[in-house]
Amino acid sequence: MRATTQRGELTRTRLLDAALRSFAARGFHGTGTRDIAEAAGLSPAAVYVHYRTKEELLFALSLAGHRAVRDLVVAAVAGAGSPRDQLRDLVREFAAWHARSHVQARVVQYEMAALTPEHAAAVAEIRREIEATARGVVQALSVPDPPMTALAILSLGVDVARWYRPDGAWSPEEIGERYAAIALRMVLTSDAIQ
Amino acid sequence: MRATTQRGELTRTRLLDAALRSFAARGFHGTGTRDIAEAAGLSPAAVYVHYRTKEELLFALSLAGHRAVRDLVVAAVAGAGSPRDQLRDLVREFAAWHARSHVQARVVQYEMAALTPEHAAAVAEIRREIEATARGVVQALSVPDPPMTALAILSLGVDVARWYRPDGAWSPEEIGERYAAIALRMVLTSDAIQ
DNA sequence: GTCTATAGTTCGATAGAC
DNA sequence: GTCTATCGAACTATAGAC
Repeated sequence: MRATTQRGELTRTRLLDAALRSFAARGFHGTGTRDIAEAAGLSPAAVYVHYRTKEELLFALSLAGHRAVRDLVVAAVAGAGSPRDQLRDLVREFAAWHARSHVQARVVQYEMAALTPEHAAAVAEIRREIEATARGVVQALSVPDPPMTALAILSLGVDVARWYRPDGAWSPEEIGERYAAIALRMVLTSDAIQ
Repeated sequence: MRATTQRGELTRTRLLDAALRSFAARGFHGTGTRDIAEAAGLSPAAVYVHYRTKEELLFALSLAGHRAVRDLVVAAVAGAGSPRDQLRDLVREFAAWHARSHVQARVVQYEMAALTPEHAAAVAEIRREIEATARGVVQALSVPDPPMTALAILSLGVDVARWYRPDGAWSPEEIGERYAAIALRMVLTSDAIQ
């Protein structure tokens, strides 16, 4: 790898980081290309050497974020034995990620509408993988309404991205642990309840 | 009430409705004042006879929406007897509202960052009332971590505004019923579980 | 690959006629 | 209270020098 390539990659990384923080703080439409360029320490024009449009920056961030969540969820389920353990680990990792990576998570969960139809379709495909994985785990447990229960369990984690603050009372790991316990209660079968 | 006042109010209502749908679909920053004017059947200039800024339109919508949710939540708790019944009715009404009024709910839950600091503070006050009401109900039940459980229970309802589609499999009322049942499981005390 | 400068468009909001 | 016309600023993206 040549030095120029390394420098180019570093600039791209700085741009992605600047765009991520801007989009998370003010939304895609609330962010100007000047904001991104300034946060990356570049002129407005230099942005377009690395990305053809502002939306392409959003797509790169959204795609990488969705893949990270998908990989996390798939690994959690693959690494656990019983469906109960799979659910516990899935919720723990999913919720903790939305806290730990709340800046990334806000872009992933709340800026999809700003993508072009083609790019939106690409991330929607990954979202279906995540949802299918969650549904598969819930379906292996005997709950009354698996699809809605799976949806509710993912909702818990997704909404962490909205309310989480780094200076709050709970660490990402604590949130993961507590949410895993809450999710396990949600799937208790009625014959386990007196 | 004079006829001119009635006409003026009707125009204001049309403007609010147009702004609500626009903000919900494309976000505050993704919506132009021309979009709102066109949807209301007015010229761009006519908007400013009724509202001084675009943000004032958002504030009117956010304030009315937050008050509606607050009233709904307070009424649900006041109308039920035991803490369990209070929780059931609160979750049922809260979740069903976020489905039935999903257009309003998206503006309420996801456009707060576009408000001026003063206006954001005004709606934050109402949000604290909602959260305090939920915490009060959960605290009357013996759960390990009332604050986080209350937060998780509200999260379920809030996230409905993100995923709900009118052509989906469940009606708002079905979502309310099922989510109430899920929330009741979340607050089961361990001595009720074998 | 970065810069300055700017094209071309759209933005929020206003002026002034009716 | 609504309109047409428009101001001045901000926007995304590009041109061209280095």
